[in-house]
Amino acid sequence: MAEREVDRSISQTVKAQLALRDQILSGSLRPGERISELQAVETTGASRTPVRMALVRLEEEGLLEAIPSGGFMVKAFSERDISDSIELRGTLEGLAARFAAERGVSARELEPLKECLAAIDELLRQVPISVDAFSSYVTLNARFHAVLTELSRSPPLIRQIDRASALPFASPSGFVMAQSALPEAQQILIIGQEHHRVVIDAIENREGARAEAIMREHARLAVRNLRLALRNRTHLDLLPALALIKTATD
Amino acid sequence: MAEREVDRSISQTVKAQLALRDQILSGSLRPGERISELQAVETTGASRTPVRMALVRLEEEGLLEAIPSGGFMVKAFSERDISDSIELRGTLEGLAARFAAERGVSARELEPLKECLAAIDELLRQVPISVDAFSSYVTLNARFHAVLTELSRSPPLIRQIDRASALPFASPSGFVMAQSALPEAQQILIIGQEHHRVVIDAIENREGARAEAIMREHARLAVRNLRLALRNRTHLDLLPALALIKTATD
DNA sequence: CCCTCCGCTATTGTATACATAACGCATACA
DNA sequence: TGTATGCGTTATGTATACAATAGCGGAGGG
Repeated sequence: MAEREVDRSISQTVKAQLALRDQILSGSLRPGERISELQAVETTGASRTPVRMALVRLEEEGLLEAIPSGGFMVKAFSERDISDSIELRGTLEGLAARFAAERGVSARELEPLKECLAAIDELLRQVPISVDAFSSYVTLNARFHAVLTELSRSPPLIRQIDRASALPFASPSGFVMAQSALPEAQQILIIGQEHHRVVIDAIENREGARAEAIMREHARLAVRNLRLALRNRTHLDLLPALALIKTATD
Repeated sequence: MAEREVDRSISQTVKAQLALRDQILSGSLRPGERISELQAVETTGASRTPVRMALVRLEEEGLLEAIPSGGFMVKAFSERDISDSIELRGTLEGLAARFAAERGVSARELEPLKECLAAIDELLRQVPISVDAFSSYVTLNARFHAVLTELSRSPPLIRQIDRASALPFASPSGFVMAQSALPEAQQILIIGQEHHRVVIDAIENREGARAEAIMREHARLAVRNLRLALRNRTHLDLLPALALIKTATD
């Protein structure tokens, strides 16, 4: 064991957690595979205590599963797990949108949302959309969803949505990327943008039910498109996290 | 430090987690209070490593909050946090009911649900309900909700509902007890039972939307009643977990 | 008398040593 | 030859020692 070089700029626990998550999401650790603490100690550079804390956090996050006899393994997901997770998040975001609408949101608070909307409109003007623009789209879309979630002003709900987004394929970025594998990707993006426009309008007019309904529809569409995308296995290597997690279960 | 008497029948981590949760829920540790690891080591009988693992798990569970400068404190909840948590769980259970209805559930799988229903009917025949019967009601009601959740057959959803129920006031038992503080408790229980009856019927007839709607209504009613119950502070000492968590925030 | 700075103490973060249980392999017996 | 048992190795669970930091109190200066 060479002298441990400690990076004191960041907690060892967080460092280990990030490193392990990266290994899982990048596929270095296959689903179903048992994670060896000792090996994790070597690859992350932290010692066993922080590594164990990171493992516990990743288990709570849903990326790992505790093995009854001890230790942890990388969790494996079925196709239905994935679509359920997306629908779940859509339901929660629907509730967030309803809360935002019912509780009232000032014009000023709605501003960031409208900025995202306008920026995405700008991007979609390109036909077909470039790779760079698509990448910007992914970022802006994630931001839109995050801001919308915050507008619910409900810490318990925000917390739960964050948890639901922890699984990479259930995060806004994740399923947008899945949809991009489809030939009609551009059309899908435009429809999604329409949903965004409606939800803002519904919140502005305090129509809680409408705001909720559109977010759920947004998610249901994503699930449908994901199903289609999973048929086109050829494009699936575009989606790092999704493809890796999924392929192991079948 | 006296010789540590180790109970080898259960993992030290689990033991510490149970002990700490009990301390939080019983009010030995007040909301907002910093939890001292050393003190936790003394009261739980485990050493620092398992205690720390337990603290991390309790944080993920939502009972604790990490302090930026290090350590953990007992989380404090506002009245709105509580009602949002209940509505959140109702929404998730609504989704579970819809999944159950849409995906089809055999008569045999519905049996345990109907048994709960019948048992509760039996209990409610008493007017007014006795303390013992009410206690049985709480158990049966919790079972009803648990079975219904399972019927969704969606691991990600079940997991999320479990997390949402981790907060004591958001668990089925928790809010039933809150409602019991109201004078019209008996009437409320009867209405709740009616909801249970409807959701079973909806699932049997594969009416997803109806199944979902009734569960959400069920939760909304609970929220309304909770609000009323919180006005009657006099009865609040009946609800250990709720009263303790709540009182600290105002 | 108040404010500031320095140092001490107490508590958390990290590392590692020790105990224990599980898994695998080999050998012996049926 | 197959199965069962026992031993050895390895990995996890637990305990504790060590390090570093944050908070607090006292003392000194303005």
